[in-house]
Amino acid sequence: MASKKATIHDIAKELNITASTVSRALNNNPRISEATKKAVLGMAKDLNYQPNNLAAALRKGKSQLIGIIVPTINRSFFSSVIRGVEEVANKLNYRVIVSQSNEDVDNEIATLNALLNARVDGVLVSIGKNTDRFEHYKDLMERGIPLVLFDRTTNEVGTSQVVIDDYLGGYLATEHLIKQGCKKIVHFTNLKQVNIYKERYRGYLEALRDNDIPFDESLVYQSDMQLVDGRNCTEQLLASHKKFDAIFSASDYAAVGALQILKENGVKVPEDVALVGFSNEPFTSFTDPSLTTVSQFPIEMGQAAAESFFEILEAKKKKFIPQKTVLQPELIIRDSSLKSGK
Amino acid sequence: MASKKATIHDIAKELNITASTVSRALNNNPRISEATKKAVLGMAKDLNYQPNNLAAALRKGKSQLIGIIVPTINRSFFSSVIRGVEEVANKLNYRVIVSQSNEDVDNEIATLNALLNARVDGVLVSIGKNTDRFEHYKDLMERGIPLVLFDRTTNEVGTSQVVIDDYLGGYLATEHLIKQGCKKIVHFTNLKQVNIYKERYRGYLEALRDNDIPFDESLVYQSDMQLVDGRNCTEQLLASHKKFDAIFSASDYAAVGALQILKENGVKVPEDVALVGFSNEPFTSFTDPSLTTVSQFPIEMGQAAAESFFEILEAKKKKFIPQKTVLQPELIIRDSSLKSGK
DNA sequence: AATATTAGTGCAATCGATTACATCTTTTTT
DNA sequence: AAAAAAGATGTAATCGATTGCACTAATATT
Repeated sequence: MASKKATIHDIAKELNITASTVSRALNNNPRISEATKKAVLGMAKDLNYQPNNLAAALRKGKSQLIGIIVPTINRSFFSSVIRGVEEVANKLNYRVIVSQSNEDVDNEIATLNALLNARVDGVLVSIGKNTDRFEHYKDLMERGIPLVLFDRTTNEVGTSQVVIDDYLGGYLATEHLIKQGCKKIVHFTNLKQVNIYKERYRGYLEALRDNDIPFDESLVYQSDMQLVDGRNCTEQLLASHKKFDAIFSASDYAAVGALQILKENGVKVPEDVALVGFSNEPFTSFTDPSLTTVSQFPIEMGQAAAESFFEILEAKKKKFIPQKTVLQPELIIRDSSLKSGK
Repeated sequence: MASKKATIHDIAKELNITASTVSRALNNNPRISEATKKAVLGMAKDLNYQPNNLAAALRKGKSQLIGIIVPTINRSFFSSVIRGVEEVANKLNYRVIVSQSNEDVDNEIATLNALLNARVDGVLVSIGKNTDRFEHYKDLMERGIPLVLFDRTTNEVGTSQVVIDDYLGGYLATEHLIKQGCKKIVHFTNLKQVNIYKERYRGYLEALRDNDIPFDESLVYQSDMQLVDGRNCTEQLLASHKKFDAIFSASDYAAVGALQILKENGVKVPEDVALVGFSNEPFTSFTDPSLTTVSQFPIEMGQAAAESFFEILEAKKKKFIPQKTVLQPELIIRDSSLKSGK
């Protein structure tokens, strides 16, 4: 039974036809008679034929593979995006190769090259936090390899992007806090290359302005936005003895860090300090109090990114104008910010 | 600049040598002179040569790709396993293709075939919860394609497996509850094909026996073990008016569901009912109270699975005896089970 | 009935890298 | 100095599927 893998040549030999006819039959080419197609399909099944995509890919110059680069895969947001990409890609008979950059530029470049050597038909990337060089992406563009940036994007590379309206997210979060009566709203952010935090910050500023709340720069804390950073910033904040009645953290992780320190210091959330995070990480509904946050619809983002990718792929021959897809975020109001509700 | 991609033939032409020499030089073949190697490497860089792995894969019959099938990628446990696999695989110059079965057998088979068509060199799989057919995996074995099962495994297929000692995990969790003084310990489980829950259940039973606590079958609840199932089971449990002082849920999700219902009904955790979950999902440290659970070391599991895979690959020529790697779980004690501590 | 179409297949080159075998130099051995 | 060995490179087939072009036979057109 376990003879070597069958090829189209084996099928051809059995049926006394040529491999080209078999190939056409398998691809449902209209120039092949129904009878032959039936025979080929039957024999393919009999011989347990499995097409060798490598060979086809080599010949056609298309591997049916998409590369994805994310900073880390085991973060709910990113793995959900990947899930979304996969759903769309698989339907179109594409497979997804996943790679992690670990927030390191050199790693990002190395991993990108590895994907290219594997001959992926294109790449979807969420840029590392510390990435400050973009030549490798510009190269891609020049070589005509489809590239879509999502979430952590940059405008330095003229390609399609999929983001949520981070500005709006920041605005909604801040506005919500203001409506809860907060006036001294601390903001945790990270104003590096990547756009997302800048945008959330912009939303924060705008909401303050629209509501005539004076902006106090000393209430803005910059960090790496991990849980530990949230802890550190909050400790500094408390130590500074500044007055504040809310924290809008542009990351859920930092928000949880803040929550921990606040609780440890007997500061009541939301009574003393209202708290809002960003991303709707799964754990945010399980904290005590549950964390108000902004949903980024990661699965939808993945789907949109994949669709964007296939648009580039299809438009390939003609000139293609990069699209920027902006998804609407949604404020998820939970207990950590509800001063009035309780 | 953006001429067509350079091949070894282009390099050969430039240097007035043949492609075979270039190929050997690039592969650091000892039969090629140092001078030629240097020249080839230099020209490769000049021409911005990127090897076409597809062509090499076709010729060598090895794609340097590993397929992974998980029920769903956006679950911390699975994405962390994938992370572990990737770390090991990338070091050995392999790439990882990720696919999801969505807990559906047919999907699992389809996705497996897709991976095989992409000519992966082997497959790592965590079996879907409802999978009750294993022919597709047996086929793989017969065809000599390396297969490693992890976490959700079965003994029906004679291949290498990587699991944690679920029995021990179940035992540790139950024993811990007993030490906290609990005597009527409810167990949430799912006794289907897949081994893991059976093993945890066995640990539960054994711990009871070793501590002379009578086993009460009516305290065992079976479900799909999602959050909602945990809620349902707990509601039933409360409605039944059975006496119980602890719940050991073989899933963190169901445990959180239980926690929610208990709190909603004014049952205090851990005072009235101690609670232990399983998996150490990230959210377990953020619940109120924080959830005692069992860590499965998913990244380590991924690394072990990858190593197991490469062992099979290397031993390919000789006969290979499937290995079962058993990782030790660790009980993470948090507040939800600490009656004494507080 | 002669010519033009159309349907259905075959031929052979091709994608890019690898590799068994052959060939040609040099160098070493005796 | 002739024979043997080692060193360096070339030749050509190969992996499996695809596809432009050619070809035959059957059908349609005038």
